[in-house]
Amino acid sequence: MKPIVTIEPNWQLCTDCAVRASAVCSSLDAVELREFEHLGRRVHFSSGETVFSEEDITTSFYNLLEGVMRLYKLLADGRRQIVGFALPGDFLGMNISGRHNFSADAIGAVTVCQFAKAPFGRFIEDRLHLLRRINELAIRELNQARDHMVLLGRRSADEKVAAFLLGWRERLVSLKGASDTVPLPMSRQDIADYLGLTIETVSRTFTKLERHGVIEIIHGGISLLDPAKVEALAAA
Amino acid sequence: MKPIVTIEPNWQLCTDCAVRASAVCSSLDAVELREFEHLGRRVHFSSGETVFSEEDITTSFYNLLEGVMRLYKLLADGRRQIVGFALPGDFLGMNISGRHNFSADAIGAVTVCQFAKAPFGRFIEDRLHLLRRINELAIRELNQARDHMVLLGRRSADEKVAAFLLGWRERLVSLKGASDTVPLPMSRQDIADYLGLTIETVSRTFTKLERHGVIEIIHGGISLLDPAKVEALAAA
DNA sequence: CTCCAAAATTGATCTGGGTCAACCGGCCTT
DNA sequence: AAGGCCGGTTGACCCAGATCAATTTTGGAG
Repeated sequence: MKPIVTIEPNWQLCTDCAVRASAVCSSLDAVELREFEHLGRRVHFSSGETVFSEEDITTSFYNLLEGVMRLYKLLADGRRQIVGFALPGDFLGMNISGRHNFSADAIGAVTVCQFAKAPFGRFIEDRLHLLRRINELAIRELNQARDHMVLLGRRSADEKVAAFLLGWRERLVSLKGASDTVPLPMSRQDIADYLGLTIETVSRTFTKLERHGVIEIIHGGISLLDPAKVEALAAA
Repeated sequence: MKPIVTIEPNWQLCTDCAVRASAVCSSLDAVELREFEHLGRRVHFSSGETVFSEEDITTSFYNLLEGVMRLYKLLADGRRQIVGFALPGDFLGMNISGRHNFSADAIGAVTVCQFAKAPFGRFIEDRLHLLRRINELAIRELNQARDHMVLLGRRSADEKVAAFLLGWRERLVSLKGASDTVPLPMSRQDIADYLGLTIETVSRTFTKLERHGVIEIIHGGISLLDPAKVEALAAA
């Protein structure tokens, strides 16, 4: 009996790509896109799988197409700091040392557009606009990183959680449109490791916010009942 | 009577520049350097002066030539997070929003090479190698930022201080050569705001390290008596 | 030199968030 | 439907580091 298998072509049209407008490739014209199409290869990862690990030699770059990823660094004794969550359109893997400087896991099912390092490097070589785009993304990330330093170093647990909810919602808004229902695909532990807190503190803060009628904890996320109040708590 | 004034020319030869090899300009050839020379202008700042402030519209980029700067962000209530210290060779001011995303003060006397935004942007426009160099610097900074997130979110006070001393020494090594005497031009408050601690905790940790014979607190810095012990404390 | 202000140190006490531990509930497997 | 597991919540207690409060030291300015 013939097995039932879904055949995924090695590549698909960039023109149909969901992240076409936001990702690195937004800087490419129609002609370049045709060539670029053959460079990338769609790859799926299931929940919890590691896409690449810190200190691994970089063999590929990744353009996240679908799903969410956690980007993190581990200390020798197992302490973990999540340095960011990746969403569709995010470009991962750039570094100068030739090794990844953080690890990346799939949170839920994930699809990436994977580029082998060498051909991608060759393609980029003389394309000023693509390099500019990558530079722009790097600078944007640098800003986010600095904002997150402020959060980690100088904000209270309440402020951290409130700022996280708003920031996460904001990113989803620009992806799927505005909503006061905020899906949280990541675990409480992930949130804790992102905010420099413990899982218990995150949980307690959530319930505190719920008791105060500011949010409602729903299955797989939260609902922002009083966004203004959350903003006040985040105290910019 | 003729006043005694030191006349500083608007520009000096890049070829003589102290940071020629390490800074952005390391990517330029001899011909480009001649043109580049006329773009930058040496400017001096004295201790404590602010070179640019967060949210200011970006009118210039800066290449730090001499001295040390603190780069920081403030919360509305005055809490401060220092996101980094700049040393000679560091390039400051890149952003995509058109506004600076952190403030920068001189720690002690500082000399910068200042570039007006527009002409610099024009110069960079079609110079792939310069853009690549800037990109490289951005990615390097991004790594540092992520490392610092781990420190802020997941390390104890002792680890933070030990890691800071080692990291700072490391940067000075690549600038002035190896030494176990580590000058600390920044105040205790600066160190505290960099590490997400209070001034008292930094001070106490220093004295604790000194009591244990690991460092010696000297005028304007510390001396690493037992670098191996400090590395053990920093616990990578 | 003396005086003053700012920076740093030190001590005493407090507390936000961590730690430890019990428990709950959804969901998968048998 | 029973059992078990895993993620999340809740409670009791603790402690690293913050806060509050004096000193002490340092560095100019006169």
